[in-house]
Amino acid sequence: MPDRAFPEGGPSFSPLYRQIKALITRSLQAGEWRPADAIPSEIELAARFGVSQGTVRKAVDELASENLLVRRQGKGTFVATHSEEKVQYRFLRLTSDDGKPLRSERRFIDCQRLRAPADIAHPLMLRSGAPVFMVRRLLSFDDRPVVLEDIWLPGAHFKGLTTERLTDCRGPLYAFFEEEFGVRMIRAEEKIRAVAASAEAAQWLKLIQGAPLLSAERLSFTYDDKPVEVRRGFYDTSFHHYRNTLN
Amino acid sequence: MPDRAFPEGGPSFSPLYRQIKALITRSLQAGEWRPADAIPSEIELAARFGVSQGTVRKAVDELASENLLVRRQGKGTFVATHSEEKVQYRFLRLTSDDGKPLRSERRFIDCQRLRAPADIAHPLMLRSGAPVFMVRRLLSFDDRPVVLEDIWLPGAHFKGLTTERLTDCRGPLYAFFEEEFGVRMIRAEEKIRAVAASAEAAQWLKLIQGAPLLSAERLSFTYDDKPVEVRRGFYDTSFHHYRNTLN
DNA sequence: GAGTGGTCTAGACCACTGA
DNA sequence: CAGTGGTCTAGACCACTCG
Repeated sequence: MPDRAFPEGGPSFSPLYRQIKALITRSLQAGEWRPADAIPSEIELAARFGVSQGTVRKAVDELASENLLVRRQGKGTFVATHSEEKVQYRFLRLTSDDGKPLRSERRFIDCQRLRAPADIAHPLMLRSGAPVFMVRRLLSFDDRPVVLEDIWLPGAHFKGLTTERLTDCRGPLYAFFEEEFGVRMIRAEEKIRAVAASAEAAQWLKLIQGAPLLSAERLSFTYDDKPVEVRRGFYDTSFHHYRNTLN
Repeated sequence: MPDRAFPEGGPSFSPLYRQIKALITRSLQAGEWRPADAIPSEIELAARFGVSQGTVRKAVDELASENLLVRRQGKGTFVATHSEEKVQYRFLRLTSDDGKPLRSERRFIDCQRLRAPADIAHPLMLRSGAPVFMVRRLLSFDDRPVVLEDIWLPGAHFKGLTTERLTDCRGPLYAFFEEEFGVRMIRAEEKIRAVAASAEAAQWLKLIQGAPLLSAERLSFTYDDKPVEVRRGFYDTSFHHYRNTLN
């Protein structure tokens, strides 16, 4: 049975279900259950942790609402995965103006191993000059180039990444990262701006230089809010828009 | 005790707590409890609806997570209001690049009663030509004009709206709408693009024509997902950005 | 101390899945 | 049919607020 003690400076009270939640998260992080696997049933977990089913339930509820677990009535609770998502692009909020589904195509332009410039190293919590991978790719929707993005990944977690392996990858990129490198993206933060297209961006997106582009700078996190990806994307919003819901 | 029957085509099963939730929502909508008021305690609600406290709790939990109610331990559960929010702009996701708080100032440029053009009437579910109010305003942060927006409101719900009344209003605009017109904004959807500044927008925002601007088209909803506001904003993102969190 | 929301339990039963 | 998650109950106790 977990202890209710808390460290100096922490919250004044940590309910049991949060401690259970932390234990389950630790098992997820440690890979005790693989992506897409079923985790033990609520009754089993309750026995294992020495608490009631209701307490386990509340812990699992929160993890499910954070998209770390997926509940399926009658079947069990499963470790979430990027592989079997309905949407190809989990974090890309771009939609066609006419609402039709996007027939998408992607092309990897480049993949290099280099030393992190300061403005990449800093958000990734690396030292300047640390090894990183830089992937550049172009997404086209209905044969129109729409998204040009640079993806920066810490070298330590993505050893052996090459353009070839990226090109061979079929499903979502995040599923590839999850399977090949054991890095699971949980959540992300974006900063969005309007900018004028550089000569290079204009060329790839088949626009004139200076055309307005949406700039999205994304920082993605894995367990423990550890940053593991920086993305800098330019979106041509002539026929598409970035959608958002405010609550 | 509510009935579990469900209408043709609805979900195959409607749990009790969702029916309770619907009943509470109806009372909120009907104004049985005013904004910022405390609603009855969980025990009272349980007695009133003839269910257990746990069932009421689950209903209230969902309403709190949708920002319709606010729970305060030891005090009670309160009807959410736009008046006492920490943030001045509930739905404006604009942040200064340096992260410092924004000293903001707003100026109402115009307020007219006119007939809705088709592209405004349609999202508001009005007929083309229906009376609407159009409010134009300019927001400045640290003495720099950053946001120019047109706000469109259905005439039927905002009778008597004038520039004067808007200028006199101190707190958030949505608090003003809530208090003066009984229209409470619950959630919103936005479509975001990069566009080139028009001559008019450039003038207000002190930019050159053609400068890249973020365009945000917002549709806000009140109870029952009824649309009651269209906003078209242009944001100068030279020193600010639109932030978003992806889950 | 009384009243509120917050946690935890134990047990019953329901809805759904798949063998 | 057994096993899973989902709902609902009744009751106990805890944490917090305020008079």
